[in-house]
Amino acid sequence: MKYDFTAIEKKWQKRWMEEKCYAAVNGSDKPKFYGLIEFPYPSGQGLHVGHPRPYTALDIIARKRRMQGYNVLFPIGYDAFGLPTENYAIKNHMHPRTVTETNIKRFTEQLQMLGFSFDWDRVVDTTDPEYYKWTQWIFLKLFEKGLAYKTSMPVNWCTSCKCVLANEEVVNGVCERCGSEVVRREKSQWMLKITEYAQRLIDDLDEVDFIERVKIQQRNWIGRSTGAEVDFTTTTGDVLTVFTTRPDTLFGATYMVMAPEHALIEKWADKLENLDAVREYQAAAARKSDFERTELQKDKTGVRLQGVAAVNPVTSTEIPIFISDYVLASYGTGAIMAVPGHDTRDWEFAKEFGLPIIEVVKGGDVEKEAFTDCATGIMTNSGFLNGLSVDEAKKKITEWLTEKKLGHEKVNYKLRDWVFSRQRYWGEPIPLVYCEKCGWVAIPESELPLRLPDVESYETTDDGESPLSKMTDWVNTTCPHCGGPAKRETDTMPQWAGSSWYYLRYMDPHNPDALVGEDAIKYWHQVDWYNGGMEHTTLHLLYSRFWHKFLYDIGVVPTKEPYMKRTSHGMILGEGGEKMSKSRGNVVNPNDIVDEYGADTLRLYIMFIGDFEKAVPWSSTAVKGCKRFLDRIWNLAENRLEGEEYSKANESEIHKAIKKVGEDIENMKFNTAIATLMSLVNVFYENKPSRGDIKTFLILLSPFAPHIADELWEHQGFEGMANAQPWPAYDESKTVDAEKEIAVQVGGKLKTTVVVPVDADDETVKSIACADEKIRKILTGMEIVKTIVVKNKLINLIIKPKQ
RNA sequence: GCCGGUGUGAUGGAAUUGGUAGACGUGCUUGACUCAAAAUCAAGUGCCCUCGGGCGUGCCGGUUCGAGUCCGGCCACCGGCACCA
Repeated sequence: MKYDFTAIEKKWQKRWMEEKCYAAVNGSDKPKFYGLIEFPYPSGQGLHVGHPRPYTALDIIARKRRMQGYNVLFPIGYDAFGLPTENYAIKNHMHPRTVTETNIKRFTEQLQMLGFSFDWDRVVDTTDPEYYKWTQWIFLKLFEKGLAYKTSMPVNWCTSCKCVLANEEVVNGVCERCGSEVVRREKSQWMLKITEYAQRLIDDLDEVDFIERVKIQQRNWIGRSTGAEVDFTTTTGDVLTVFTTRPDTLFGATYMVMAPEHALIEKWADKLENLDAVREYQAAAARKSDFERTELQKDKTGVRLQGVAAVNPVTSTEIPIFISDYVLASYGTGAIMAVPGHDTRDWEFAKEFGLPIIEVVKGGDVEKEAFTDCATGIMTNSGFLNGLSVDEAKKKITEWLTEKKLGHEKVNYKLRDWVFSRQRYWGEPIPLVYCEKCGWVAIPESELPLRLPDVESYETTDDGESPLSKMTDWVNTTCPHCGGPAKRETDTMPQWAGSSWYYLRYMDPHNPDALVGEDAIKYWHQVDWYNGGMEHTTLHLLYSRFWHKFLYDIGVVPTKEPYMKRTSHGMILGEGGEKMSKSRGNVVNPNDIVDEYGADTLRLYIMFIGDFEKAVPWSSTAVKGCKRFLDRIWNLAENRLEGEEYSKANESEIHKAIKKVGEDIENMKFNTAIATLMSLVNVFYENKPSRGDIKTFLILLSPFAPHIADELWEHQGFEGMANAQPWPAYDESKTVDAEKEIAVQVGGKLKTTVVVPVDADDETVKSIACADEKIRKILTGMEIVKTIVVKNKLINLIIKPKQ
């Protein structure tokens, strides 16, 4: 009989679905395992081969856990709000809801075709009002606790999407999504105070098992630095506060720089002798897009504030103040003390403007370049700090500043608050109203979900307001607080909102009374293993950790962290090693592979293709190898075999394989796990397997290629299904052979190999090695000075000529 | 510039963490089957060789009985951050 993968795969997918083989049970007595993959954005292009890589990986792990006796939650859903859907809907005059439904249907078919063991009764869709009801609920709680606030600020404005972007969404000064120019624009926005959680987001990384590069990237993004705030008095009598990580260099501060947007400049306007030049510089800086700002990094520009100066608190010297756009308004205090001797940027600026450079840390040549090494330098020209190391000086000066009330220790973060409004239609409505009398007021919880109204046009208005703003009968409402006239917020939430808590909804997806029921959260706690892309490390992963911590604070969840373990997969590249993209025309559609070879082959190949963590190019010829492997299995097991025990000839190889495949799955070394299975099949071609051999083999194969495993299981007449069998145990003693082939080296160079009994003692190994003819020849006229034996591996003989 | 990572046959990649480099797959060569091709099965496949061996994991050096693996110094490529004081 032919291996008719199309029929077989359909048959088993249907049976798994009917018999609910992969349903998770809330409150089961079994130990629980919650495995999670990042739910997809159901785009119009459908699935491409990149999607199933992480899905298959966690599917293998979930299947193995079930076989190990766990109650497994392995869910799937759709992160369906977002711009591409909305843009497509506008272009084709459709409702985004319709587009979303079509796309979800297509994605579902494609996912089911690949045989993933998702629990299809727990599907969530972020655009479902029953879902976003709880997204809105969380927002109201954030608002209630003062963590959501509205502020007017310069924001990143995408000129093409006509939309505000979070800092995380701006890449190299252009829009992450469409690549268009991003400019600064003053807008009133809802913000979430993620910065209030900055320290906890760093500290709690120590409690979770995330791969190191994820932890490092998150720490870098949050960007904690310790230093001091120092107050400088100015000739106007104002205090100009700066943040510095190098308070030790205070004696070397020869000028100051403020961001062009700094508030004190307005206050000083009538004192500035060169106000026109200052205004002109401010205007030029404001006009620059982020892109231009980064482009013009090299040349330092600025304007000196004539008529105002500052006083260095330790030297009492009067020093000039400049404005320059190399100082950012958004970090620290928006002003710095400039120490050109020991900061590269200050040094460049000082050279440009002919400002004095004083050496306060010995060890470099400050005339040639700034000396920034903190480890070796010794303080000089610094009064009471002279002779101290940089670290000692930092400590001493900070104490001194604190005592004199001129400053204090200070920690700063690069992380900024999360811009949470979008002027678009296809997102969760923000459930607030604005009342002239009461200000911003939350709508009552009983009115949730606040549904998206149908509008005629989804396009952003020309002044950058949300399409919802045109819906006057929706916008005009009454204030829940005073009953007077009020207007609804017309901005919607960003795409990241729905994905910030979806893992909780999976635990209890149909609960109408809570985002997750108490029993459900008590049982599932948190995600045990979460796999996702590195591109989400500073966006989704950080945002959802923040929301989870907030939910922990208000008593909704019992754990501080949402995810115990985080791993990451590499991308699948096009055949030429380039990123797969529609424009390059190198996108591989999984449907084509499934049609030609079947889902089991695709699953195997995607896992066999290379190191799971690294990017790998697709190969359309190498897929065949995995199909051949399945064909060879089919040939072996199609007909009923004999013998329930392991066959003598294969027993040891089977025990080794059970061990290796099990360990490899845990370490996500799927490629070598599959190689082990392939080797075992090669062994079966040498020594015909018994029915018992095949039984274990099919169980091991089942997580990787579940359809063919269940089919052949049935052919052999075994009870039940392969996917529901207990994971086989191995006998350690049977994974070692009675004899070992070991290397024989002379002087560290491999000369030959000999076979010795396993665990043979050094003397035995030596005598066997020396008895080898080749070695005997080499040893003629030589004496052995030293012998190194590594058990079961090698023997190394160090020799010299006989005297 | 800073922070991560990678570099192994024609090719995708293995190598129990210092112990026989190249598992497994693709490709290629040869043979069997076939009228023939495909498919399948079997054998071979790092490079050089005077058949004793010699050389090989980006480059140069070091530690070691022994280095793809550890240390020092370079080079190339990929990812992230980027005037963060």
